[in-house]
Amino acid sequence: MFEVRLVQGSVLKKVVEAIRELVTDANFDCSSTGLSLQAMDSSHVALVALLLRSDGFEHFRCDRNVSMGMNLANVSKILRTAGNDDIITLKADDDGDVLTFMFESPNQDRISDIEMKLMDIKSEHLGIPDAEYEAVVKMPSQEFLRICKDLSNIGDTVVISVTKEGVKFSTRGDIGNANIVCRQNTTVDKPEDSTTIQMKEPVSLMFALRYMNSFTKATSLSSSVTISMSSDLPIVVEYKIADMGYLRFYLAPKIEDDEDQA
Amino acid sequence: MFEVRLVQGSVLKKVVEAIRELVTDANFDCSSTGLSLQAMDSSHVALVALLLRSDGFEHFRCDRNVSMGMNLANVSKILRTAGNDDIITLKADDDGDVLTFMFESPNQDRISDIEMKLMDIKSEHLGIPDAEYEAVVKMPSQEFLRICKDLSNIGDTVVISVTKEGVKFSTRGDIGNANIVCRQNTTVDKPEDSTTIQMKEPVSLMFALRYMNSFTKATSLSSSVTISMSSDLPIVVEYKIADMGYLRFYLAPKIEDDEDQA
DNA sequence: CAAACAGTCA
DNA sequence: TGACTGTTTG
Repeated sequence: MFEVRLVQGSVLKKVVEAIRELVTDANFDCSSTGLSLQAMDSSHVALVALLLRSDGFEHFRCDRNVSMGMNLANVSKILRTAGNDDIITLKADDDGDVLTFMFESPNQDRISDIEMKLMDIKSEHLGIPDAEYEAVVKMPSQEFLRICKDLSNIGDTVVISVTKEGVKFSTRGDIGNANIVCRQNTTVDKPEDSTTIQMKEPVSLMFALRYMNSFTKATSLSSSVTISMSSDLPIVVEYKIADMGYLRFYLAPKIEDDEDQA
Repeated sequence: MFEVRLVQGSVLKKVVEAIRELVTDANFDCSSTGLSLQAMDSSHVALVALLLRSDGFEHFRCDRNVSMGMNLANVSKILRTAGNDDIITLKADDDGDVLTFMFESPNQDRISDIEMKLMDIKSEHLGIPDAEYEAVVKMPSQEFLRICKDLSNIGDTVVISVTKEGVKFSTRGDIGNANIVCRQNTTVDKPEDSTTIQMKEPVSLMFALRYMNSFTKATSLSSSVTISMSSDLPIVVEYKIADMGYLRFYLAPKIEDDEDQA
């Protein structure tokens, strides 16, 4: 028996909208700890990791561990029929190959239930070591969104360089070259608007902007984003989900071309 | 001589926008009683019935009964040139094959008149008996719109079931099955937000969502919609037009497949 | 948070 | 040309 109840149903809607561009099918793994998902994007370049801890739900019952395979486009279609304020309940029998979504409007006037057939997806669960990163940048998620969007108008890749001065996002394209530098600033009124940098070692890595832009689909989940980098390790772009967990994206760096200075 | 003046011209704009998807050409029938229209949709499955009573107009003169055939796409084009607050006057000579639209902006700054050639359309006027329906549901038109839209993301048909518990909208599709239940609630502050059910007999009928979605184009005409059903009779979806009449849609039920319970 | 608008895509 | 999506406003 699996049954969980989430008063803030919009969280689930946002999570699915954030990862559906990257991942078409995925297993949602449920245990007494909570609900988690780990999946490679369709071209096996990026990795998505979601955790929603059981204590973030109003009700969480999961008698035994289950892995529920879903097509995210279908999940999205179903969740779009839920209001943003709806309470969402997910239910499945132990042997069930069906997941039931229940949506209750805030005033209980309208209750919908939608059954969705589950799929068998071979899971490729990778252990992700909890590395110590050489540089960790926390910045407003909106600002990161804006930077990735702006830079992708110029070029296809971004070099993220962290020094003690700040974090620099650079791209090169036919139009020209662009650099955006964000300095550390903790003096801002609201902590979520601050940019903080923890650095053991200067790091500079290059990534495909296409994936970065996909990651920023999660912007509405959190007002800040945390970017962790070490030489030769995948970057981690993390959006915390208040009181529940996180949505993390991993992406391997591109080898920097020894480009001639134009 | 035919000349009518409608201060709230937006009503006419909304009516035409609501039926143009369903009906391409139609006769507007004018008599001293008012202005009415009755037409089958192009695939002869649904029926549209409009009534605008003469007393809803500021001025209504219709010396003898006339039937004015119009292409609704053309009417729509003409009405789109009118402002939403414009006063609309329609004029035709008795022998005329021309209808004149006159639009006056609220402050009289701008007055346009557009002549449109009328067409000869063979009318197929069906008498619609004023049946007593086994179940009549009144609900917010926005909610009905939302339900039809949501369900059509899952399946092609909707089963509408009225019981004393409430009204249930169900569909089945490849993704899964969906049910939305609306309970009766008259306790809401605003009467237009209430859902009321009058039921002599439980009724359950199936309809094509494609037509339902067309009907909901009339949503802006009224804050509530009335759905009347009897076994084996066409459903009636009615949007009342304040102080003037109604726009009604009729649709025959589909024969429910004897589907095996999966 | 829902409705209206505008701009884009098919 | 119409439908849809995303944005903006109430």
